Formats: sequence, C-alpha cells, structure tokens
Amino acid sequence: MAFLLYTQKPVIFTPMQEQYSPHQIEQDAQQHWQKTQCFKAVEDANKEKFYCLSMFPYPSGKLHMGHVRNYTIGDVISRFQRMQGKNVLQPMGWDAFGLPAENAAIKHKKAPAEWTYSNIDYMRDQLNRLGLGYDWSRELATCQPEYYRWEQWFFTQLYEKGLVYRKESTVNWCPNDQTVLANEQVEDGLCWRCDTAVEQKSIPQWFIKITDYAEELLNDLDQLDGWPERVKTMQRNWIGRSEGIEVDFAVEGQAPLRVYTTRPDTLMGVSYVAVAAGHPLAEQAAKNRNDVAEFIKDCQQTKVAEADLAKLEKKGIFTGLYAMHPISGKQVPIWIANFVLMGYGTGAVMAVPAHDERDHEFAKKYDLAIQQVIRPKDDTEIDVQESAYTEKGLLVNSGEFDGLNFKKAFDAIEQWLKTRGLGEKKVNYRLRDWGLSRQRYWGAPIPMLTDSNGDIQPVPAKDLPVVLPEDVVMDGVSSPIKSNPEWAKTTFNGQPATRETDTFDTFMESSWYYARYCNAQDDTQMLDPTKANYWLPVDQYIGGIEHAILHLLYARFFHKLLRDTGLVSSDEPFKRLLCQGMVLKDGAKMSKSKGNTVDPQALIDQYGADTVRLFIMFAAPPEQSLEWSDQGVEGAFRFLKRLWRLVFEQTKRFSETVAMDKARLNDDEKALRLKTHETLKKAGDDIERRNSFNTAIAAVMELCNSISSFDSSSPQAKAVIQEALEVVVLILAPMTPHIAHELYQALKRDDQIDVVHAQWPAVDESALVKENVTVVVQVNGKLRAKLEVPAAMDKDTLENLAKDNENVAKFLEGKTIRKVIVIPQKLVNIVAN
RNA sequence: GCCGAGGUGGUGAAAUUGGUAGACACGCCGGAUUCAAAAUCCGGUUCUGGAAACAGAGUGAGGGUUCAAGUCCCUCCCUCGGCACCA
Repeated sequence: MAFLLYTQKPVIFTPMQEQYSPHQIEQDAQQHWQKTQCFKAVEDANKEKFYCLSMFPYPSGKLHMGHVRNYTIGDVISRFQRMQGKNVLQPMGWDAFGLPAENAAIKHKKAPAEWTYSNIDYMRDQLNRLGLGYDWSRELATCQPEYYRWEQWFFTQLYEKGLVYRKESTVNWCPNDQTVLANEQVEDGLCWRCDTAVEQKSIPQWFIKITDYAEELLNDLDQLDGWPERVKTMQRNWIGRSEGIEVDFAVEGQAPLRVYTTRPDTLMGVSYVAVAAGHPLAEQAAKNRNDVAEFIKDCQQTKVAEADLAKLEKKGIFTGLYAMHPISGKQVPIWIANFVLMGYGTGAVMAVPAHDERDHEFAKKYDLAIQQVIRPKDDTEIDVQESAYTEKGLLVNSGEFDGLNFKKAFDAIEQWLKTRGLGEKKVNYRLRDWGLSRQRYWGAPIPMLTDSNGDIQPVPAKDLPVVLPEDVVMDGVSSPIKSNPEWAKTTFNGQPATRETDTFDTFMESSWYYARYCNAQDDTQMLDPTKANYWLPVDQYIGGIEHAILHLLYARFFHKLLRDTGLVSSDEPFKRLLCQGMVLKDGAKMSKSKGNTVDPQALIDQYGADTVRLFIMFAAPPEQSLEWSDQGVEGAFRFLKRLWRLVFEQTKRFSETVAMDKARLNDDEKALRLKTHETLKKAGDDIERRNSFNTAIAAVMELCNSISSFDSSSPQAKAVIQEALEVVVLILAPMTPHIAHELYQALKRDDQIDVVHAQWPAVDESALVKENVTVVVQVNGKLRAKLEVPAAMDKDTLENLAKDNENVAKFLEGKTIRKVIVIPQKLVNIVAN
C-alpha cells in the first residue's frame, strides 16, 4: 500500500493568478498541445471515430473573418466530440491552385508558387494562434505534385473507362489579348485588362460525364439526413430532372429538327420553333443571309455566364426556313432566338405562345400566331391573346386528343409519335457535363498528349506526374506553359509527342481532398482503402453556403467515382453538413473591395484568441450571417474576465469546501443545482444536435449570473458552486479552449490535468425535478395572469384556480365561458364572449 | 430571369413540437466606488398612456386557418447567396 502511494504521481498545483492574462495562458496552452501532440489522429478500430472537416482555405495571404468563423465552428465540434469519447480527426490543408495567385504574381512580380507557399506559411501560423486543434501531420497543398499526381492518375483511369471526352465548347475570348478570360475577368462585357469587347469562342475542351451519375446524385440526396434541406433542394433543382418527349420536325432538304418538350400536351399549339445561335440549322441559314449571320454574331457578343444570358432582351430572327409539324403536317417557321441554349436539351425548342410566358412574349414581339390548345378544368374564361395560360388543363383544338388531361395527352401523343418513328419519351437533366479544361497556368496540367500519329493519348502512369514548372515569369496574358513551346515537348512510346497545355478546373482538387487526408503522406497510392474506409464518410463538414451547389455536387460525384474504382466503400462523402453564413460589417459582406474588413490578427493581439472565438460563436447562429461588432468583442472579453474572477474566488475558498451531500441542500442550493444541470442538458443538446452555439453560450452566461448572485457562505454552497463552475468550464472548453485549460487545472487543483481529454459531464436527472411551475392564464388568447403552482396539479384544479384569479375574473365579468383549454404545467386559455 | 435563404426593440439576437414575444449580450439612462478617469459592481431599458397597478399596440406589408400564429397557408415588398471559367 505504501509502495503504491509512493509511486503515484504527486499532485502539483500552482495557485491561480488574480488577473486574466490571455496572451500568457494562450501561449502556455498552445505549447502544451504542441508538446503532447494531442490532436494527432491514429486509426483505432476499437474506438468510435469522428471525422470533422472544415472547407480548406485558398491561401490568399492572411486569414479573414470568414475563415475564423468557419474554423472556429469546426474546432468547437471537434473538441466537443473528443469530450464525448470519440476518436477525432480534424485535418487542414490548402486549396492552393487558382486565379488570384496569377494576378498576385503579375502585380508583385513573384512566381505564383512562391507567393502561394509564403501565404501558406503565414496562414498556418495564424490558425495555430487561434488555438485550432489540427492534425498537421496530414497537411496537404493541392499545388504539390505529391497531391495532384494522383488526380492526374485518376483522370487517366476515368479516360480508360470512357468517362472523359473532348468536345468543342465556348469560352470568353478577348480578341485583343488573344486570350481566354474567366467570367470574373469580364466586366460589363469588356476585358478587364484592355476594355475590348469580349466574344464567345469555341475551342476543344475536356469533359467528364457527371450526367452519367445524374440519377444517382439526385436519388442519394434522400439519404443525406444530416444536410440542410435548402442545400438538397438547390442540388435537386440544379440537377433538374424532367420527363418529356423528343419530337422530330421534318425540314426539307435537311436532317429532321429534334426538339425536347416537357409539355407534349401543347404540341398542337406550336406556332414556330426556335433554335440556338450555335445550332447547325442556324449556321445553315446564315450562309445565304447576311442579317442572320449578323444576328448570330450579335448573340456571341456576350459573356458565357447563364445569368447574363437570362438578363438579355429576348431577341430572334426568322431563318427563312420552315419545319413540318409532326402531327398536323402544317409548316411552322424556324426562328433563331438568343434565349435558347445550345448546351441544354437539343438546342432547339418548340414554341407554344398560348401556354408559355416566354413564347408568348416572343410571339407578341414578332407577331407570331397564338393558338389555344389547353382550357382550364374549371371552365374559367381565359384569353390567350392577352396572356399565356401555363397551368395544366384539358386539350382543345387538338383533333383526336381533345378533352384529354395532361397525363393522358402526354401518353397518347407520345404513343402517336412513337408508332410513326417521330418521337419518344425522354428523361432530361438540366445538369451538364463538367468542363474541366482551363487555359490558365496555375493549375494541375491535364495529363494528355498528342502522339506522332496525331492521336490523343493519356499520359502513361509511369510518366506521372506531369509537373507544372514553378519557376516562371508571368507576362499577364498567356500561360507560361503555353508561351514556352519547349514545355509541351515530350515522348510517347519512344516517339515525339505534344502535351496538353490546359490545366484542370480547381474544383478537381477540392473534389477529393477530404479523402486524401486519410493517407496524405502516402506516395505509393492515391488512397489507402483501409484507412479511407475507417475515417470516411466525413461525419461533419463545415463551409460557406456559397458552395451549396458546385463544390458539394462535384465532391459527391467524385466520391461515387472513387467508389466505382474500388477506393472507398461508402456512397456519399459527407454525412452532416453545416453551411455557415457570411461575416458582415455595416450590413455588407466584409471584403477588401468594400474596405470594411476587420483583421482577425489585430483582435487576437488585443484580446486573445478565446475572446475572438467566443464572440464569433455567440454573435449569431452559425447558419446566419454575422454582423461584426467591436463592442460585442469587448463584451465577450468582459465575460471571460468575470468567469476568471468567479473561479479565482472559488479557489480562495478551497480550504472550506466539503464534498456535496445532495440530501442536505437548502432550497437555494437546490435551485442552483437545477440551473447547473438544466444548463448542462441544454448546452449539450444545443451543440450536438442543433449546432446552436450562441444559445449554449447564453445559457452558460445565465448560469454564471446565477453563481455570481448566489450566497456562498455555507460549506454546502461552496460544493454546489464548485460543481456549477466545473460545468461552466467544461461547456466552454470547446469554444474557449485556452482559458478552459487553465481554469480546469485551477478548479481541479492539478497542473497535470488536461481539459482536452476531459469527459463531458453527465446530467444528474434527480437535480432536474421541479416542484413548482409557472402556468399562464389567457382570456381569449390574451395573457391575464401567471400562476405559480405545484407541477403535479391536475387539470380541474388548475382550471378553477385560473377562474378564481382576480384579474382573470375581471375579464370574464358579464361573459359566458364557451370553452376552456388546459395544458398542465403550461397554460389555461378561457374562451368567453 | 431562374433556384435558394432571410426580414423580430436603439443594435446582434432568443422563442427547439402552434402555447408567456424580446432570454443572453451590446448600447443607452440612473446609481455605487474613485480626487478624477479607466476598470468593476448594482438598478432600469419594445412602443404609447399611466406615479403605479395595469391597459392598448407590436415580429417587412396585406389577407386567411386556429381557442391560440414570429411559427402554418395565400398574395406582395425588400435584402442576401448561387447560376456551371472567383474560390
């Protein structure tokens, strides 16, 4: 026995400082975490894992408030889950390829790589100073060949599987600079460098068949219970599944004109057909007609963004050609319209002005026929010459199809066309295949080449990675790997060959990084299935709502590609998703261009990281936008100082503190225990289930207010306060980890104890039992009294007590009671008139 | 234009399942402490009327459902996010 006592670690305890000095304690805590390597994650099949991931940053220079918010949320969840006993993985890396590095390179006359790597070093240090608990041994940067080589390899695998193809596609083209522009580089239709009007140009580009997975990407949204409904809705609409038919309109001397429609019931009301400016028929018409050629050129004088196209005034031109209606045999004019998109459906639409608003507008403008073929089911009078009737109804003026409803007409017309080989049912998606080619330098080279026979070949695995040279000079116009012809020279099967000089869309890198963290330093394979299947799927993913569609859809798609290659076994990459709102100042998004940014670093220097973290978690719920307030930060700091003082005062009472005897507590002591355990229960639920950190903090503040105003003179009172303060510190530990590290040691009187590994405390249900409750009494729904009654009071007693209340009786005077609603422990509503 | 979200005191917000609107915090007002200031502590603070008790109004606008609506339904207004080459 004596031997055992002798070998026990002696408890060392340093008395607490009276003043809260954030910089000292934050430095100490961060050094402690560094020394103990407590955030390093190791696979352990016996422990439940929790993979918490925040969207990795673009290394733009220094952290902004949006980053601080994103990463604080992730860190709170990670630390909370660790306190629940989970084996937590929280990695961090860098989405390092992209356009801003090229712009900075031109501006600062520095190579993009150099600029990027120095930003990464600076930002990594900032993340550490925020006290974020990352496993840095898994750090990755997407611009490193060790990362993108696997992406190149995977791309060649997809090519072999037939999921990759090349086709002509339009880009923004500056005719003066002779270069391709990103949408961002087009300002009011002009090149941002030289103000030349931007044109659309068609060039060959690589595509990946995301449409092959459209159905699965749509259906699997149903299994994502942990995703916000709004994000799933946006993805559903983006994929845009529709059921319709494809119909052929015969054109004399030409191939039939195929159109897609979701309203075949209106087929008999077609008065013209419209094709996109890029449609073969449009090009055909332009050969003999200068005005048509002019119109097509005009349609190309715009940016390729859909929003810009949608805002255009609807314009069209008659081609001089006619198509034959497949059922009536009548000739309908073929128009070219600027609102028809070549990339969607067949690039041609049938127009039914009577039952489509856009067609109606167009028909009015160009004086085209408007023929009603649908009437309302309820026989309401309508005038289709005046406005389009777009509801589904019953067919009229449609010959043998008259009287049919939408569903029956759809089937009957489809059948009619099908038996004559003129059309058939078709499921269509709004989703388009993913264009991967970028004509920019700072990206992963697309691993393809043209061999000596002129055939296109994937770069063989043994020749990967195709390394992007980092030591380059940017001239501001052309990509260095395009302007240096030497770079493209290579060999294939011993013969000279030419490399592809386009690079990948940066969404490629961000579509699989979450999986690479599982074996980030592995130079033998893309993913290690054993490790990947231990950690994946990500349990909680956190990032901005602006990524709701593109990034999250591409990542989901990539995960399915990885699965079908046998690298992972799950169907979806992210189990739960939290989309945090923006950080605003004076009602506008914080941005350099608006000049309303607040530098996180200055605030950390002034108040410490805990204050910044606490403010940002308290100021708004995570999914809402957050209005920045310097005074709010001051308030968070004030709260931490008050908390420090509360704990300090308690440490001065240690010698008088006895163990708690629950049976001997007085009413006030019971009330504080009730508050303590109510707070614990609420905070746990708020953090884990609701991601409602702001209300968890508000609850802790309330508990601190109760502790402050509590009479601490009796020995039992000190035990109750001790319990309450331990709960406060443990609830705050995920949010303000540094002060919690220090205060937990002070409360436990042990310099060795580490709050990072503390267990989340258990709620004592016996402390939650309430003897009395407040019941609200309403007369006709208006509040007239509040009653303090025993919780167990039955309905009848409650009703009678309510009626006897003086103020209630006053409002019932001269009235007859019609109905009384009694909800025990809550409310009595007396309906009277 | 299309898709999605949001609108509550002077400000950020809370109200979790239709059941006390405004918890918590900021700011402001008053007080204590101080030679003074900072810091700290105590009290008040939706609006209108009232000394108060209390009453009336009130969650972007208008309508509806319900004993009861910030919450559900319809119409409209405003702000924000995305729209495929910003990330």
